[in-house]
Amino acid sequence: MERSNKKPLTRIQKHNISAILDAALEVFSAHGFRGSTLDQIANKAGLSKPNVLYYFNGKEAIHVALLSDLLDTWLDPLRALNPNGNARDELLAYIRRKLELSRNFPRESRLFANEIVQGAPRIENFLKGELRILVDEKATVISQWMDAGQIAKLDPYHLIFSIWALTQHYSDFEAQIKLVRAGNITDPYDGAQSFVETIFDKILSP
Amino acid sequence: MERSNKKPLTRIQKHNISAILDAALEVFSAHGFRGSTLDQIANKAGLSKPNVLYYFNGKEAIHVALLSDLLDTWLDPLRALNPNGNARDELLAYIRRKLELSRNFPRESRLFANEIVQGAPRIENFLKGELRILVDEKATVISQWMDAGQIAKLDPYHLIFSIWALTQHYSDFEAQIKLVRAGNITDPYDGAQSFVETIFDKILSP
DNA sequence: AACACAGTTGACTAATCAGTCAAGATTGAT
DNA sequence: ATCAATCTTGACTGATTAGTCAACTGTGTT
Repeated sequence: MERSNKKPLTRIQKHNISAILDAALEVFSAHGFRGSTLDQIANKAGLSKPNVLYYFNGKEAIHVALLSDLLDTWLDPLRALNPNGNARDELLAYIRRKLELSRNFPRESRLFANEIVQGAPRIENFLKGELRILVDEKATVISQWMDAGQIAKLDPYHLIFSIWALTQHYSDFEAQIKLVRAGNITDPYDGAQSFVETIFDKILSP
Repeated sequence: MERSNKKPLTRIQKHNISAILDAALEVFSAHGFRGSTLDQIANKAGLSKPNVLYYFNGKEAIHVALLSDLLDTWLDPLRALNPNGNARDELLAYIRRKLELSRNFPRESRLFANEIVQGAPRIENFLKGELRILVDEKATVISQWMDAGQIAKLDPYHLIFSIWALTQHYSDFEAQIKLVRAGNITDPYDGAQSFVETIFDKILSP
């Protein structure tokens, strides 16, 4: 059936749609799009496969729904960077928000990572549209902070990329970190926040 | 047929095996294991599918061959870290070698990234065996350098992870970087080396 | 209670894909 | 030139999987 064009959602619709999306996030983020099957998703959601297809027009449609939800919130931390605030405080707050996002939404982060590693076939428009515009805008802000001597002079784009790299690494490469540190009982995020903040504090010092 | 147990390889074998591995690297790194088909690989290698299966015992065997080749060279840069050298020089040289590896072998890097993002199902033993031992050993070396006051005191494991994160980001998330910077004619690696070296120089300063 | 509509599913279909096989083509050592 | 080993492939098979469909059940409104 066509979803998301008429208005009122029944109790059952709300429940099942969110069960499907949650199951799909679990499955897609762990196995990638092609590595996931509708049966896996249906199973995890506690529904039959035809019933899943009653709520979504196909496998692709579920994937698209997940990505749109995700991209919508993905920009928020960067968007919140305030040009009128203190440079170092703003950047450190951004880093903290980004790391929180990775810690609290690792499945979303890996869904995104899967897309990008495989060439971003489904989110090209987002990357070269919305994201690009926002990054250009914030890179300009960062440049002005650098010119004003508030923080060290660096390439603002590479600075943003380095924040992405470091924060997402903890969720996207969680398997590696966990296995390399096996035995040491530590959670991958243990020490991550203070480490990341410490090094960016050093990086940004003029 | 059984490969790699008898000795002499014919001219044709050498040629076709390397054509298959090269094609498979291209395909697997772009679409992941389940997202790739033998037909794609055969096509790209310029061979028929049964002919590909004449040289390798199956899709999985090709993938395993690629990963073993890769893991073998993946450790080299870290292995080369010399405990008797100067701390900062050694670490900066390691960072340079790792970035070179990402720049020169982006497909291998993405093959590895695909594995890790999806939970490292096929290389678990490598990660918690060889890699873990090497990382523990080098973390100890780095700790000693820190204790001796040669470089800033930081968590040596997080330091190593941060080097991996920053260097691999340029190959693994190349699609994102390229699309975000579209228009600016720059190669993703432009400025990456000097940026990464600059920030680690700051990070390591006592 | 009755009825319209929302929700559900077993049993299918068609497509895709890994892997097989037997028969044929090519190669190189003598 | 011969021939045995190597190499190659068209035409299959069987498994998996996205998606369909017609018939069934549950729900809530009057």
